[in-house]
Amino acid sequence: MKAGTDIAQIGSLVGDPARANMLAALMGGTALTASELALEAGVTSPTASTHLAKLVDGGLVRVKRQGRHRYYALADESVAGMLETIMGVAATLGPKRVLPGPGDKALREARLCYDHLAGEAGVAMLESFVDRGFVRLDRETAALSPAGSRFFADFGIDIEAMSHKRRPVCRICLDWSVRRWHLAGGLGAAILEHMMRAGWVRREKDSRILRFTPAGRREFDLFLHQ
Amino acid sequence: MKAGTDIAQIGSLVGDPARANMLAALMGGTALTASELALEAGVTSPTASTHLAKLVDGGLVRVKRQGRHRYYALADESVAGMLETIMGVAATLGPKRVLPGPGDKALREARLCYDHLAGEAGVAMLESFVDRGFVRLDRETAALSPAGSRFFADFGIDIEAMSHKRRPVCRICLDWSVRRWHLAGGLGAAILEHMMRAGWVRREKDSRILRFTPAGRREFDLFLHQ
DNA sequence: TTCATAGTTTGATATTAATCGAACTATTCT
DNA sequence: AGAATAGTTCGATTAATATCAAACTATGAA
Repeated sequence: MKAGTDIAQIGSLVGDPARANMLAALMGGTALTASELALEAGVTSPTASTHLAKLVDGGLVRVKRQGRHRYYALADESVAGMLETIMGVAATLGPKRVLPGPGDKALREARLCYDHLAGEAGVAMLESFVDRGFVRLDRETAALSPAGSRFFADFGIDIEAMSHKRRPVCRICLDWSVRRWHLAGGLGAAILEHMMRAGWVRREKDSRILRFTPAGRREFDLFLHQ
Repeated sequence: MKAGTDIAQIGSLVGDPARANMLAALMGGTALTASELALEAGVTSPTASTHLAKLVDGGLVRVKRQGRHRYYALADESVAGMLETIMGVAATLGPKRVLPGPGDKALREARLCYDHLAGEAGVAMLESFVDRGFVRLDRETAALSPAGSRFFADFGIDIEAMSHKRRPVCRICLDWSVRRWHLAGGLGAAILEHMMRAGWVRREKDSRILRFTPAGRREFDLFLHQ
């Protein structure tokens, strides 16, 4: 069967522990260098190099040279979405579930998914936008309403400029921890960027976990309920 | 990292060509015996047997004994959704795309996704339900409106009984061919069952392709636009 | 009971691919 | 230019696993 070979190719890329760890690290959204990824995966740089070459060749990862560094990142939002989905399946129906560690609660609460907010907080945020009519989840992925455009423009996000980019403004992504959606796309990324810059959340070192500062939590709640 | 090992486990299950072909075959929704799957994957029965054991052990596939046969099926709708997502990534960003064969157009048009309708037809159907207010895509996956309940009850689907089952009535699933959603869940399955029984579509032999009969196409269009 | 079919288990083989040290290229810093 | 750092390529080794033939178990049919 043709369909089989296609998914096998991707599966085998994801199926190696070293590569899987690299991909998981890249879910954090920031581009990482080859050596950082080697460390993350627990392998030497030569091995990391071959793995990265395979990931790039397979289209899951893209690389950008910058001086003597090479920054690796997930190729695409859709790759991030796929990895989230796989994590979701692993979380629900793994036979011998990895026992939920202390970090798991925080991960479920708020985390990075590529470059936007995921977890309870991300799901709550999208829900609030939908409730207030800013985002409509009808047909084709998701759409920003006129009211939403105004709201986010007031908030300081340049929707106009964003809508001229190739990347879609609104996209949604299935959350593995909760089985709901959160907001991705250009808008999702811009909002998270704002949250980081305003100091609402801080990224935990070497992890995808996002921690709200006390003041940030209040601001965020206001942002959702005003 | 913990997250990595989880996804690696699933990845490696999907990553073997023989297993991937089996999974692809099981996307057709009908449970298949070990020998049928061996044939599908192009391996002997002992090999198939070990592969199937791994898939079951990994939680991706479940098995039901029936006399001297063992019927294998995907464990869960979420597994089917994951496979669709992987296919989607393979389709969009594969470096050397497998050239689209003659079957691909038909696949994109209408196909089985586990036990419900996918492809252009599936996407159009969900879109129509949303437009007419039968299904609301707000928060948590998707919800059936009162009007929708009446509509489907008139259509001959016992929503009342369905809502008491464990399986959610409405769920949506990302379509790999079109990048939109189609309807899954108990309702999605029931509608397809109706379509099959009423002879609107016929399943192509040994494939996921669904072909509309001329009359069936008319009925279906009516169903969407009445 | 006997035969046939469905499927698994065992054991041996072969292939694949992950791994690392060492050598090599390229870029930056002094 | 020379030294240091980032990263890749090469070659050899090792570990994992897919594969099948043959033997075995279980169910159904004659």
